[in-house]
Amino acid sequence: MSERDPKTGPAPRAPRAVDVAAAADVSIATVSRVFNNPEKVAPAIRERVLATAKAMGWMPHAAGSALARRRTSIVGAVIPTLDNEVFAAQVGAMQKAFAERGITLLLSCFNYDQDQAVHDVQAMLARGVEALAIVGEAHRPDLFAGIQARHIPYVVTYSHRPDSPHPCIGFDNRQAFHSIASHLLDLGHETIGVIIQPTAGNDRVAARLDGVRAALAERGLGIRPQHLCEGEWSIDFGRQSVRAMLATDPPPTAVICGNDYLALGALLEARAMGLTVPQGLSITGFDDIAISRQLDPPLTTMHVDNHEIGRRAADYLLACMEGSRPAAMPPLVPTLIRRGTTAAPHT
Amino acid sequence: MSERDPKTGPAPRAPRAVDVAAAADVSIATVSRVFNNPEKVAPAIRERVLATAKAMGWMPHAAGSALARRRTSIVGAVIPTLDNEVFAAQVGAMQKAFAERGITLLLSCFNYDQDQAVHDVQAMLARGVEALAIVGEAHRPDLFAGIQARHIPYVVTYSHRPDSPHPCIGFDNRQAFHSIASHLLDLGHETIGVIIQPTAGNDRVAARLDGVRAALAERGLGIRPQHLCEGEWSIDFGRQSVRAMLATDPPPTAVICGNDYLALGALLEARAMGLTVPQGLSITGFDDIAISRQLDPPLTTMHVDNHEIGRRAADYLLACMEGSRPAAMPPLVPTLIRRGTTAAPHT
DNA sequence: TTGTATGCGTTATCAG
DNA sequence: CTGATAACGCATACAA
Repeated sequence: MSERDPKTGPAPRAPRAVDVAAAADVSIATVSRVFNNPEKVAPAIRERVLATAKAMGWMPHAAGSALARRRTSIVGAVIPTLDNEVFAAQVGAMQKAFAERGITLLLSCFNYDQDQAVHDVQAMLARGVEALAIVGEAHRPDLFAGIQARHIPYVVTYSHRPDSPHPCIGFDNRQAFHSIASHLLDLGHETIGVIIQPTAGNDRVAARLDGVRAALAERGLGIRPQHLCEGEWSIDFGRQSVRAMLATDPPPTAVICGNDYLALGALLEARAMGLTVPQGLSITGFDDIAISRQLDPPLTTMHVDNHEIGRRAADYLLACMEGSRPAAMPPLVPTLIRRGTTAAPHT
Repeated sequence: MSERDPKTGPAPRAPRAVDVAAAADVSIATVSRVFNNPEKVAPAIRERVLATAKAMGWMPHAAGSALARRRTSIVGAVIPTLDNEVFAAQVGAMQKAFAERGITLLLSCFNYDQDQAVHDVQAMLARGVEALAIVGEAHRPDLFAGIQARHIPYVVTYSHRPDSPHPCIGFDNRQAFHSIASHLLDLGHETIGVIIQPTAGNDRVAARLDGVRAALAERGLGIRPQHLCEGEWSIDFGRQSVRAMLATDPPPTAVICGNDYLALGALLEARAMGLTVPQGLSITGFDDIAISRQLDPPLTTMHVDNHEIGRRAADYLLACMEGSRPAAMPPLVPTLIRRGTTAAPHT
C-alpha cells in the first residue's frame, strides 16, 4: 500500500495561521491580530479564533513571526561554564527575568576559551539575538567589534573596572581583594600566601591578584614567589597548594584564596596537617557558597549576590531593548563576611 | 538638519544576502550556496563571495534560513533549576554536545512548578524546537501530549522507570535507593530514618522513598513516621531534621538522605550534637557532589555522572533528529561509594 | 556552474 | 472592525 497508516503516518504538516483562519472563517490577518492586538478585534470573533486555534494546537511560529516583526525576542548569555555555581546562578536569574517578559534565553559556555567565545557570539548574532550578556571583558577584540557592528546592546558581567569601555554589571574585583588583603594586614599578618585560579585570559582573576598585590605594597610588603600558587579552581588544588606553602620557610601565616572551593581545600588540608585554624593559619575565600558557613570553623569570605547580578544584567538589557539608554549602573559591593577562619597571627 | 550624523546614525540595516550578492556580483542563490553547498560553486567565485561576506559582516540570518529550510536547528532543555549543580552539569554537557553539531540550546527552568513547565514547553514549541529534553516525568499530561502532537523527539532525564511510556535517560531512582537501604540493612541497622526532598510533583524523589520502603519491607521493617522528614533540599533542613529525629525514642541508628546537601547537614549537626559518625549514627547521601569526599569523615553516597546523562540525552535526540529510531537506552547505574559515614550500628 | 522564481509563516500597511 | 497584500531573509527546484 502506498498509503500510510493514518495513525502512525508522516508528521501531518503543523497547522498554520491560514488553517486556523479557514476553520474560524476569518482572514489570516484577523488571526494574527487576535494574538498580537486582541483589543482590535471584536470579542465574539476573538473568542472564536482563540477556540479554534486552541483546538488545532496552533501558535504563531516564531521564525515567521521574527521575520515579519523584525524582532526575534531572543537574547544570549555567554558564560565560561555551568559547572561553577556562580555562573549557574547568574544564568538562572537572567532566564527567569527574561522569561517573565516573554523573551527567550540562548545559552553558550565558552569554557574559558577565547576563540570559542568569539565563535559562540557569532552564532548568537546569526540567530538574531537582540542583546547579549557576556562574562568578563578579557575577550578577543573582534568579539566586541562584532557586537558593536550590529548595534546590539550588551553587558559585561562580573567585571567592573572603573574605566572599562563596556557597560558592565558586577563588582570591582581588584577592590574586593584589596579589602580582603587589608583585613588580614589589619590583623597583623605580614607573610601572606595566595592560591588563585589561572589569570591568563581571565581579567577578573587577574584583577583579584592585582588587588592583593596593591594592598600589600601599600604596607611595604609583597607576595613571595613560593607563596603564590596559580591553578585550576578545585578543592584538590587548594589542598596541594597549602601543603606546598607550609613547607616553605618562613611559611605564610595567612592564605588568600581566589574562591571558596580553593579555600575549602586549604582549610581541610591545613587541619589534616595538624594546624588549628585560624590560630595556626588564617584562610579567606570568595563567593560565599552554601557550605562555607557550615564549615568548622566557618569560612571568612566575601559574599556576592550572583542572582542579583543576573537580574540586573537582564534589567539593563531589557531597558536597552525598549529604547532607553540606561545610565551606567553602580558596581555591586561584595561584603566581607568575617567568620571563623581569620584571626591575628600566632606570635 | 534632517540628515543624521553618519557616525552615530540610526542602525544601518543589517546586510542581507542580496547585498552581498550585489557586492560580489553574483546572484543571491550563489551566495546561499557558498554557505550551504560550498562544493557546488566554483572556487574562484566561492572565495570572492566569502571575502565580501566577511567584509560586510554578513551571515545567513537564522529566522529566514529556518523558514526556508524548514528546520530551526534549535533544541530545548527543560529543567527544574540551575541552582542544583546536578542539573547545571547536565545542561552544560548537553549544550556542548549540541554546539559541536551546530545546534543551539534553548534553556528553561520551571522551578518545580508543573504549570510553569507546561508553559515553558509551549513556548519552546512555538520557537520551533526540533527536540526536547525534560527532567522528570511527573508533568501534566498535556505537556507530553503537546509534544507528541508535533511529532517531535523528546527524552525524559533523571527518571528511568522500567515501564515508563517515555524514552528516558537516567537511572532507576527506586532501585538506587533500594541499594542504599540494603547496604545499611546488611550492616545490621533496623531503625532507619529518612530525610528527603518534597515528593509532591517529583517522581524521582517519590521513587527514591519507595525504594527505601521496599527494601525495609523485605526484611519486615518500616519507616516510623517520626523518622521521616520531607522538606526542601538544603543543608539547614538536613540539620534540623537530624536534630528532631535524634530526640525521638528510639532514635534511628542510620539516616538515609535524599541528596548530599541534606546528608551534609545531617553530618554537621550530628557531630555538633556530640555524636561520632558513623559509630553513633550512619549517614548516606546521593549525587556525590564535589565536597562529599572531602568531609570528615567522607560521605558514603552514590555517584551519578550528570555530564554523561547530558551527553547521552543529546546523542539520543541528535540520532532522532537525523531520522534514526535509536533503541531504548539502558539505564545508567549509579554506583555506591562506601566511604566513612556508614558502619554497623553501635550496640 | 550559475541565475530565476517561488515558497516558508507571520505581521503590518492600507483600503474597505 | 476586517480583509487583501506586500514585505521579511533565505533556500531550493528548475531553467539556462
